[in-house]
Amino acid sequence: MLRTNTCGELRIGDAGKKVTLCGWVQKLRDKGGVVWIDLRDRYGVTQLIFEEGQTSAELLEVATSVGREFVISATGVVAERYSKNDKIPTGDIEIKVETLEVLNKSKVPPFLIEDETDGGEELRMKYRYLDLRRNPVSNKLKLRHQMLQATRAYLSGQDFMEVETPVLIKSTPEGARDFVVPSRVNVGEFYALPQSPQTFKQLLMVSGFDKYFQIVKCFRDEDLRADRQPEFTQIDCEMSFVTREDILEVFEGLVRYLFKEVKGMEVGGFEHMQYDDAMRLYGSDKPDLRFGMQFVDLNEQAQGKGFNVFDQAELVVGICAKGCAEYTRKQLDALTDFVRKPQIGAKGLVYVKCNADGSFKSSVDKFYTQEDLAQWAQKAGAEPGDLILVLSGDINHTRKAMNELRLEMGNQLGLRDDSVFKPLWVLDFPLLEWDEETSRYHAMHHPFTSPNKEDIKLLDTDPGAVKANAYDLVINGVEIGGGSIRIHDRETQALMFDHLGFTPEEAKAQFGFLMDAFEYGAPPHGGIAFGFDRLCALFGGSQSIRDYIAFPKNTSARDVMIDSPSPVSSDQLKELGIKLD
RNA sequence: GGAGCGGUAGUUCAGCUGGUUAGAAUGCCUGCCUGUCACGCAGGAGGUCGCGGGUUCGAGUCCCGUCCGUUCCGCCA
Repeated sequence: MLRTNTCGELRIGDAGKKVTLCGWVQKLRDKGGVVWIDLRDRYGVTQLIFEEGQTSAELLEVATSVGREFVISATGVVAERYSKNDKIPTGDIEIKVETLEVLNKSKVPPFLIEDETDGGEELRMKYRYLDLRRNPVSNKLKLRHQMLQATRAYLSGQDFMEVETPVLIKSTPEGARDFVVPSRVNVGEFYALPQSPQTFKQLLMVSGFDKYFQIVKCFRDEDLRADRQPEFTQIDCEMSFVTREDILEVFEGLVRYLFKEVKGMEVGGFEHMQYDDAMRLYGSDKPDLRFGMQFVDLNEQAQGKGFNVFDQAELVVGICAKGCAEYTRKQLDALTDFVRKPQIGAKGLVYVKCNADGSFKSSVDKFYTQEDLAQWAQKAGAEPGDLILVLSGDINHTRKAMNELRLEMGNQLGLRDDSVFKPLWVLDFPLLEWDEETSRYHAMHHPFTSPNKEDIKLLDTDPGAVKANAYDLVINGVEIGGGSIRIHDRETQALMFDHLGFTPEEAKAQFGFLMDAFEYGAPPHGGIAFGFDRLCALFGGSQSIRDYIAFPKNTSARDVMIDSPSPVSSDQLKELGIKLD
């Protein structure tokens, strides 16, 4: 070993010991007669000292010549400091250096390698290996490491077996765009990278591995977001001979275990909510339950009073913002601008101020009496001092816009606290979703999801009303995981493909292997997959998953550090039988 | 594919209704300093104002186009 200790472990009790430390020069402070170097590794920072009179002139010369991020090895004696630093764990001691070796030089780094850096996102990604030297960043990967270990410990402890499934698989048109990989051996043919190991884990159930999990990379060639990367990690799980409730119980257990092990937290009971209720009360299939502000249907109260906008609306919906009656004109205008942004798309915003004296002031006073508004307030549960915000229009758009407004108000009122966690199971999703573009239904979850038994008869008459045996885990408004009880017989699976617009031939070509397998004793089964990067970000209190990935891609799906993707040589293309335009 | 915001020193940013030599902080370099730890003090170097075009006597600033970054919408079974 080149070192006897790390830069984070020496304490006052080690005084007098001769040690050798290795690390990076974080900072050099030359006070004239005394020189200090802060030496950093991933365990901490230890101060080295060189002193005129006690340190040889040659050594002082070397010490003052090192620059930031030089890699050095220093040997010396641990000594108690004259003036201590209570801000760092090693602040009571320093190393009186006797020999110092420069193991490697460093160019001046393009940004400060300190907790508070001056580097912007773009630059830090280009020099990600330097960014990862910073504690706040490496701590996030440490959290990820703990999450990985705890996940394996829990699932393995519950008799789940981790099985690896192939990465070079087969492209299918359903779902997200595939990343495709050309085959040299089979010229003109392509593999696809898995969007998830879905079919493989179901085949493992047929094989009798009744509890499977895998922490696995998945790939989707879609546009990126702060919480979406083209390659991401799932905790992928499947179980046989279970009901939906069994699955919810086991994986609620996993999430509780992670909170306990990694954050030392006991989280409250996981709420259960019907998809329909989530949409009705929060306008979202992933409501943030850290605060209330539920939607209130005001159709009955607001319609028929001569206000055309409301009278013609399919839905008039309000939320009550506690204590916001004092909002200024400027603040209300800002909220109006917010809902009118193209991404949100509301035409306008109606407000009702519930004044402290019991009167009401609204933006639609022309059409409504004080008694009318009192009814709104009663329906919305608004008290004097509160503000009611109302949107109207067709049901889907209005709910969506109100969801955004609710979240914005939650932000403004500080109701979305990073340190509070409200897990929620959303249940009974629709099986199918109408796609305007292709004018057909597609599977809301995926085509292997089983319909609720009692709804199967509706498949022919009212496909949109069929509920699926599917569930999502939502925490603080973030979709953390989703799964379903699967179809496990050939007939139902064929029926499903039929309703999704597959011809029998297409179904056979793409998923024949699965339907064949179902004919050899497939057990009833179901499972779930968690977005592991999102779970880490949530635990770390961050919106963006990028910080929790060692080498992430930017919003153009590029790795700016290695500069990929990149062209390949014409020889490579020729070998693969690929011609570019 | 669409919308918003951004691109000025190594870095993070300021730069007003267009006006003479484009600033600050930090980093970097040099010198001084024996208890610093955001060390301090003095001095210095450092700029294709993303790129292209236009308006103007004059453009970092206004207009058009374009590239890049980022957030969101679409998309993500």
